[in-house]
Amino acid sequence: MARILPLNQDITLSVIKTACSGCNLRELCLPYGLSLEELERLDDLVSTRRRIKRGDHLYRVSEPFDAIYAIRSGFFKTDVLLEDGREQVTGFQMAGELLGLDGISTEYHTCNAIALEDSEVCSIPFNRLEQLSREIHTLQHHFHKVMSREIVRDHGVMMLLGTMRAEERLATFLLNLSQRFTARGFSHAEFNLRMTREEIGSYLGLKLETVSRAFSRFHDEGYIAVQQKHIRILDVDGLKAMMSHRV
Amino acid sequence: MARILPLNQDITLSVIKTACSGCNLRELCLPYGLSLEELERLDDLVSTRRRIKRGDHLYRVSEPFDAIYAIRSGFFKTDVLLEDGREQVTGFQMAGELLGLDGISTEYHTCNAIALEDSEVCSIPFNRLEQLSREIHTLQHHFHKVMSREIVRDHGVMMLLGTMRAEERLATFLLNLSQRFTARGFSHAEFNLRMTREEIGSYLGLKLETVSRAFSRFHDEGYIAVQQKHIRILDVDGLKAMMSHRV
DNA sequence: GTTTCGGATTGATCCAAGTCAACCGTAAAA
DNA sequence: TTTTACGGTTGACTTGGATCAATCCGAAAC
Repeated sequence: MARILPLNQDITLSVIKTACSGCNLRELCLPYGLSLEELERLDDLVSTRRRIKRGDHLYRVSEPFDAIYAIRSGFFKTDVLLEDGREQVTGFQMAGELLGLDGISTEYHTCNAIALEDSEVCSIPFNRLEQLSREIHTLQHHFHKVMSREIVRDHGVMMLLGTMRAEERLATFLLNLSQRFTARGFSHAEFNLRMTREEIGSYLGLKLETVSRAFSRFHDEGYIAVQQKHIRILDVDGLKAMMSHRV
Repeated sequence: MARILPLNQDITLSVIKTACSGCNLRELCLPYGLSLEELERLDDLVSTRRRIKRGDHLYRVSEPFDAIYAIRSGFFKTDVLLEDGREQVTGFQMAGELLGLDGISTEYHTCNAIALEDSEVCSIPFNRLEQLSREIHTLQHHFHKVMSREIVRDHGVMMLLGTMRAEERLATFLLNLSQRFTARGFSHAEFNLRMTREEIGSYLGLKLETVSRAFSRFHDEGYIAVQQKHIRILDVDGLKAMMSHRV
């Protein structure tokens, strides 16, 4: 996937495709709402791409922060660690989503970002993003919305961790994944989990055995078909009922 | 609290005092790091003050968003509600902290902000803040840091809710409060809680009885003196040990 | 084709926190 | 001053999820 210099119209097109203006994720990602002219100015900034192999870190706690990352393809988890080794997965991120916002605050990263499959990200140097968003109002506003959306998402996770029972948590998680896959043009009903039961458990504040039992329960109830990491949702309403069924 | 036109030097001073440039919280709040000239431009924007009585809402879920709020004095909680009435307190906010960042994402508020004591906030119209931060780099960058800090704080809460035992949660909570009171020039060792045991419990993902028992335990161990809402921290190291003592 | 190994499942048991209930203390209302 | 009411404490008991442990399964390595 080496970058090819534009020699003729067709090849030019293929190069444009690797920039924001040609990226099919642009409506989910940072460029949302930008005009063509503005999009081209963003292209200049988002020039470097980085491949991350499954299991590798995109960044680690306490590394200096200087860029945020837009996921071009692949799947990530972010986590924070306690001194005694306890891990909390703070999120799973997929194509079009931004990583690294945690680093703005202290100029050091405060969580780890780890690829759960071979992935590709676009680096966005943060000082240049701030500069451009001083010039492009739409970009500025959209960036603020993205950060705010992350805060709102976090509130949802707090609600989940603070008040929901195990099966409600898992149902909420599955429906959220389904909805995000749908937004990316994939089946809402059938997908492969990229994370282990342990990672799901860490995210949901449960042990892996509890996650596994909840999967089995949903399977037995006929809400989903589970085969290891492959999930088929058979009864969305059943799951939705689980999501809110107190006791 | 009608605004008084400056007629002489003394009155001018008193007006300045009600603006950011004269506010003694400015180093904790939005104006952090601004030059005097920049500060004055921010003053124009942060002109309206609002008093909120104990128990009243500053804003509610689904109200249209158009401003963020800086707490001038007082104490707030923010919460989110599930359809069946379950409440999750997502944070407690004190002087110098910002409220309303959740609303940027959808242009509607997604949580409730409720005063836990008679309070006063400064309204900051958000479109004007964006405008000014396009002109003042320092303001833009600081605002981004504040949003990012909120995301990092949320990660800490997820860690607390996802991995810590009851007493670790309460110790973490008390030390966090203590640290924030210290930053505001109050005693680190002695303070009044503004929230009930139930609200603490909701924030920490515990029932009020469990919170009460944990307080009693800390009391019995000699870490703190508790008398209803009045707390005296007697042994910071003891509490810190609780914070990380697995089982 | 067989082995290996990490992840997933399932069962048996335990325990931290929830639930239910009684009672206490303090501050506001009468 | 007494009453009321709400928040807080404490005790007895229950329970959902953790823990411990034994397999199981499937993909990758041999």
